[in-house]
Amino acid sequence: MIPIHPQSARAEQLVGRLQASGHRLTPQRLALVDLLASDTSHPSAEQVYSRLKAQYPTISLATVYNTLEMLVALGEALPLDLNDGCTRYDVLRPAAHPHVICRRCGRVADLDLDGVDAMLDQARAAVQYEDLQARVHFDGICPTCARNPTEPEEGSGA
Amino acid sequence: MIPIHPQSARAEQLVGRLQASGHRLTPQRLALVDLLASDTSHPSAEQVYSRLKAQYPTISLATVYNTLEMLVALGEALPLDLNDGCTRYDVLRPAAHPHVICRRCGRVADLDLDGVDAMLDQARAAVQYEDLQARVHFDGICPTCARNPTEPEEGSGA
DNA sequence: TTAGGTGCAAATCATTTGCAATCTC
DNA sequence: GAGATTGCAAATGATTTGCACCTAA
Repeated sequence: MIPIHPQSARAEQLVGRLQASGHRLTPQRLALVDLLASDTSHPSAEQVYSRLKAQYPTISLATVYNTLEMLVALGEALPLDLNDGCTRYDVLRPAAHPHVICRRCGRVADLDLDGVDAMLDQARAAVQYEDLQARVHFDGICPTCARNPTEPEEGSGA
Repeated sequence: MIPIHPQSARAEQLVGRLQASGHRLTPQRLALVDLLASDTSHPSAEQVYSRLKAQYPTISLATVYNTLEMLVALGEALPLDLNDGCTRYDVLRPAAHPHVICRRCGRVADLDLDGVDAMLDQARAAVQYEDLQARVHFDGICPTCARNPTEPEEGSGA
């Protein structure tokens, strides 16, 4: 009843990283990694938790937070603070990159802008901080929400 | 015993904005505005609260949050989410601009980079969001903390 | 076997809210 | 005097922690 095999290449990679760093591979953890590796929606811990409860009714939020924290510590998950009240996680592209969040429905999308590196270089030249990192995100009203003013697209991608 | 007059031009401006929008000018509120208008350290609500308690021992955090929220609603204060666990407020430069935060001591400084507008233009061209805004901040180890590895500069600017 | 993992519940921490007393206008 | 504001305390919501039980290696 328990899948013992990662469902995707990225999931397999994550499982390998976890095990290489001395962590155990439990069924819940495998399910969590499989979920994250196939989820492009930048889910929050709460969202991961409620999706996982379908397969593992006894799983707890603490386990979800623990595992996410492991992945972040390994550099395999990127925590996103997009000012929407909770931390979201990007496991598919763990290197920092810009995101866009819709202020109405909360949907988060990736974005690639070549202006970011130039700006980081400017900042490094302007201040003498060590290990300076850039955090860039954008917020606005997504096309779907703009089209449906009365019915925000809650949950469709958040 | 209660100063009835704003202590600076910016404080006077803020008082005017608050009154023009139908809010009352209470002693606590005047003291809060005076404090914010003379504070370049991007303080958090908690920091504003503890500094204000010296003058108004009975003031409550709720009052601080209420007044900050008013100023934000009026566009006279910029809330900053710099991933350090609390919201900081910039009352001196309420238009969005980049900030640098030290990961060790928490000190926040302003930064001006002409690359930001270019990047925002790129983002607006890349996605069709309405009212797209950029949020940019940097984090690293400030020169002072880098110089004193054993004794982080807690509280010096946070 | 055994150290790490799990799940529950309780603890934290920032922020918000309910409400009666208070104060500005 | 009317209605906004205050301050306390309790509520909220995200995240963390303590701890006894469990389980992968």
